[in-house]
Amino acid sequence: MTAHSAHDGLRVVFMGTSCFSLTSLEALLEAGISVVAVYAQAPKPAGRNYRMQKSVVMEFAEAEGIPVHTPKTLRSADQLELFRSLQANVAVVASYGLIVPQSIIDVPTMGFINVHASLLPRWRGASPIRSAILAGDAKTGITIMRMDAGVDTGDIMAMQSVDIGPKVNHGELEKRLGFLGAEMVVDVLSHLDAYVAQTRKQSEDGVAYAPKIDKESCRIDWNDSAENILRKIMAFSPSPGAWGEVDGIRLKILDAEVLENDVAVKIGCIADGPVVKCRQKSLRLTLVQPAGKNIMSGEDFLRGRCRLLGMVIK
RNA sequence: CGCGGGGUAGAGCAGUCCGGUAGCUCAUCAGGCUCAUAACCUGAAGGUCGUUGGUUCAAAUCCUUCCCCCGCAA
Repeated sequence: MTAHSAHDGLRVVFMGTSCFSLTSLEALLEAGISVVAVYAQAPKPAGRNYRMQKSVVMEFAEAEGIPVHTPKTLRSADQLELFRSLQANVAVVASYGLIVPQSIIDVPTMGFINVHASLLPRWRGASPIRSAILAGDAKTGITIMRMDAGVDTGDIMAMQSVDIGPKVNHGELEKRLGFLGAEMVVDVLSHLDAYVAQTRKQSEDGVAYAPKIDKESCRIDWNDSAENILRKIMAFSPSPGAWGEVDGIRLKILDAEVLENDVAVKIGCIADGPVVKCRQKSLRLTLVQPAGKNIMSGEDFLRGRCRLLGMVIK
């Protein structure tokens, strides 16, 4: 590290909450960039017994001794005042989860920079990675943009794509994109003037919004092709997990493989393997988790539960 | 005090209600069969039944203490 890096003099405020954002925060610190404050979503009661849980970003920032702010909203005069007092000249946002009002965006001289996990304008919104997998996209990537008041509508500073492998799950892809985003955001901050100069507007074509996911959208409809179901499994693996219900128990399916040769049973019916018949082709369940149990292989799952053979997953 | 499931051999489970020899399916090892095999046959090894205390002639099982894992919900 040279004594006078290109990012000398930057005072960065970081805003993020998830593991995806944490990777970027870590990279900023590692690059010697001065992060003067961190914003993360407020701890909320979560998990068993409703214990208050801090986000990973908050935990990390506290451990690093960086001041952490966890407002429930940024739309207040107090928050604007607080943000001004930080005297940041640039802010980095990565899957923060709160809307940043224009009044705050206007504060830093170099503006707000957002790390988004898709090839914008495709998959603006909250779950870009899942959406890309669900749609069967061949590739996705990271876009670094100048944030504006819209949802992921800002001008693009940098973009890099990665291939979505034939069988990559959300967890793996998120991790990969997290590293790429971290690398890119460090590079952008290190050569800010150059990136600002090449900023361009988003295309009007190919706009797509990533829908919010809920429990029911994670449920598997076996009356679909094996390929589509597999995408769904991958998009929700390892968390929250695509699921079905057999014999009164909830079963998450975390990994599977398409079998070309059809098994001659009803749709949704479990055959040895375990193999489940879909509308087209079949799926062999390779990694599952019954409610209340640990994650196990499909074979293990069936081992002590032979009675499930021939039953239908709903 | 949010609701609920679970901890029994390396793995997945049954047995618990109603106390009485520790079981099943796999994996492992040995032998056999086979041109051959992840197939088949025979046999073996492998458990302080999560922990503490109690009840009992006798506890995986009933009562009790604590620990750990997980699903839902948020």
